[in-house]
Amino acid sequence: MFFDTENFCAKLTEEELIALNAGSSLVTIKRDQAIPEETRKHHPIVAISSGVLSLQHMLHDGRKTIAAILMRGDILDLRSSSKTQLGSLIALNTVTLCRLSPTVFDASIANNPRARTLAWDNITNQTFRAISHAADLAKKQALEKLASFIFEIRNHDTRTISKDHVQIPIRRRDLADYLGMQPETVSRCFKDLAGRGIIQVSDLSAVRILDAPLLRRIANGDRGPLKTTRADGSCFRILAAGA
Amino acid sequence: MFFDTENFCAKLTEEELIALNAGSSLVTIKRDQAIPEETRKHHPIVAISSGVLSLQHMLHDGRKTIAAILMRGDILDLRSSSKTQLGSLIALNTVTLCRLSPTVFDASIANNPRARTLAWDNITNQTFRAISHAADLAKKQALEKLASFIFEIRNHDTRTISKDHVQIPIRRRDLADYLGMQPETVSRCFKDLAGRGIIQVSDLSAVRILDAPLLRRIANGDRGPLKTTRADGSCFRILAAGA
DNA sequence: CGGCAAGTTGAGCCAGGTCAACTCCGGTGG
DNA sequence: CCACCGGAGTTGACCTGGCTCAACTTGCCG
Repeated sequence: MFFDTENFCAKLTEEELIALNAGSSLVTIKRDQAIPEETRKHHPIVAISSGVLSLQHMLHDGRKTIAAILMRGDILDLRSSSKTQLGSLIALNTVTLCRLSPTVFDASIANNPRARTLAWDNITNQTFRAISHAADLAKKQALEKLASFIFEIRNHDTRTISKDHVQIPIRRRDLADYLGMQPETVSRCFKDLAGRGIIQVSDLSAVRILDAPLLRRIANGDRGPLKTTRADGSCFRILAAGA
Repeated sequence: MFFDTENFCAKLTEEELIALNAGSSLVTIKRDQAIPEETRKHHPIVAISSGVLSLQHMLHDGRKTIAAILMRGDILDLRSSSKTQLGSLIALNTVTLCRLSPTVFDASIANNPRARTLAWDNITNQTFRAISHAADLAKKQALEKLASFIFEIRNHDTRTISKDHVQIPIRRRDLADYLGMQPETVSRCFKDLAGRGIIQVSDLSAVRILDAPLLRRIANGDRGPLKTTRADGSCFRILAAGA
């Protein structure tokens, strides 16, 4: 309900789909592959059918940042971003893209209210997600960022089977680049949360939330009433009291 | 050229403006005032005519984050964000808002191609700006973030008189909250840049860029060829060589 | 089963957060 | 006109969360 996860392509009318087929195409991109500049030029509008696409910035001295992750249903309009140093679009796992012809896209937006609403809702939500992510990065600590991320993933795909079971679709290293931290720190934070019994990490890509309220509080930066030096680990105990 | 800074309201057709006047209004908000929840409910769509509006998150233990700043021309559609914990909308200086009736807005988007394009371009650019800001926050150091911010402000308003003279429209403390750092650190970074002759800070709100290329390199995280401990300040000298 | 990438663990260190004192500046009233 | 005040900004000293580097373990694919 957060937003419609249906693919934009799937919402077009029949005649639009016919026009679409003329100027568009479905492509698959494997992990670590980028959408080539050439493709971006000829198909500046893409909708993601499956997989996770990342928007990466390279800091020229090697530091890599994943500025945003795009998932099923997200629409990317790269027309106005030619001048902006947007960065590279790199697949974090196998990604299926629906490449749209600008002409067809614009026509759909103009004439098909469902398509228009869908596109507008998606782009609006992308903005809010990006803003929310920026807020996470700005002032939160590592543990809080990770907690936020778990909820972000959980909320993103409404088709999630269980509310407690979150499927992490990307590697640890990519997660680190997305959250602005180091893989080592990500690892330590997972261990910390698991050690407190807040989450359970079975597989590297599978997390089960055991104490959602507490995880939420951590994500919201509620460090509990105390900020004192936990010489005796009292901070842990108080935080874990909600379990 | 980055995007049209014209106000959305100004691009409507005459009849749309008439309809607009029926259900919308222009309001002024003074610094530190929030857009009340009540207003957000009845006028979920606003366009900014002047001033700087911020979207703030409060981390419940006092840490404040400015997740995004909205300026002249930006459109905010809050309809889909009711569930999302969006945060508060707080003016960073005197803000003039054009409150739009959703009905009129949707009709304009549907029927007025200019309005549609304008709105779409704006929201798209907001997304890219937010993503870019997230990238800044993720891996950049304090000095690099500040350098980025100076360019962000310069690029935002194309009406800027001089390319070298940047008007910083917000207080230092707000700047700190936006960049995810402390006011003290912001102060130190300004001093550092000024000390190296890269910028000149006359007024608290006026910055003159003296060495744009070098500032750009700093913003892009190019720390120069060396990352060595600058026991002798050699790092400074090499970075300053471009001046 | 071998080889390599991904992830984890540990030890040490530094950028920037924190706290406290100080300066600066605009507004206000005597 | 100046003394006073309060909020914003600055400066300095100290401290810590997370980065760094290196060694180790795990998991995946041929």
